[in-house]
Amino acid sequence: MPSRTQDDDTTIERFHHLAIVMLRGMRRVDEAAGFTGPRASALAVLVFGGAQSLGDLARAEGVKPPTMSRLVKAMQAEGLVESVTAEHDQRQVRIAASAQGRQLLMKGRRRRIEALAKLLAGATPREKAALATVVELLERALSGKRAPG
Amino acid sequence: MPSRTQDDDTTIERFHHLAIVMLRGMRRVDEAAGFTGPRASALAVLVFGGAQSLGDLARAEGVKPPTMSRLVKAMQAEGLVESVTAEHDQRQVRIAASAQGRQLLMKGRRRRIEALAKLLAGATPREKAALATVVELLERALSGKRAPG
DNA sequence: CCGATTAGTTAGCCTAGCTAACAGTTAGCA
DNA sequence: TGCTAACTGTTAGCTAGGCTAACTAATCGG
Repeated sequence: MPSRTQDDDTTIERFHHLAIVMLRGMRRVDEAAGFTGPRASALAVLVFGGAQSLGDLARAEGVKPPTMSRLVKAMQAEGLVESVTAEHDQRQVRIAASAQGRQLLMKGRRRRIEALAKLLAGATPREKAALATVVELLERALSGKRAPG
Repeated sequence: MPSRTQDDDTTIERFHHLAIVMLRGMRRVDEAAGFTGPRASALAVLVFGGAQSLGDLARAEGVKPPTMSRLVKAMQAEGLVESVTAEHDQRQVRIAASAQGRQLLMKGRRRRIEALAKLLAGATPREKAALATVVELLERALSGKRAPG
């Protein structure tokens, strides 16, 4: 990293802390909407990314298979996802969002967006643009390289 | 919210998802450095904000007193913080970072910054500026209003 | 056809949230 | 003065989500 300044470091550290605080708040919103963050997140992958195997889903979310296995099991018990063994490989479990799951995701999404939008209500157009830029930066950075560590 | 566009909503939702994924990665870094995210975060408050009561610390971190009580207890067992009852009010517990705690925090901080900086290595100057802007925006938004929900 | 690899699950552990119920301390007021 | 109310933390007990280790079942390659 050739040109990293002290300011960059400070920003990074503050960003990390802010992410923690923000997500703690979001967790409450998610729970009020009917489910938890990781489930919402996994469900979103299924809704927007289509049905996929448990392992792929785990990788997409950056967790280990046992963790995803439990998340899926819980969501399945609530009727949010459906899972069938893949026909071409009987080991794999193909997981898909159910209609109910889709519906709940959208509802939670609305609530989460409302909460975050309320939080960011005072943002100027310049700040909004900055947020969009950061989102693109992070997406680029996080795609592929699952864990930064 | 007068002028919120569809794009804003999409950005917000993506930002939420990215925050989750990023923090999962950071958690691994923190653990490798010797402690967990919430502990690092609370310790940072103590190091940079000075000694304070458990309740204040809990409020600063946006968690309930029992949660902070346990975090403090764990850090105390590891020698990272010291706690004494306040002289002016025997109910209160005054918590301060120990020298060892300060040291570990700085070490973890360095590692976390390294990891995030590596993740953001491809950022352009414009993107770095955007990140700084977003950090300021979030700090402004999150200060005071503990939980957005 | 049998061993090695791969996909998921189960068991068991940890951290971190929460609420409810409790103990101790302070403050206020009759 | 003394009693009650309010406040500060802690303990107990629950849930969720993360992990590793160890297992089962299926596929693949010699």
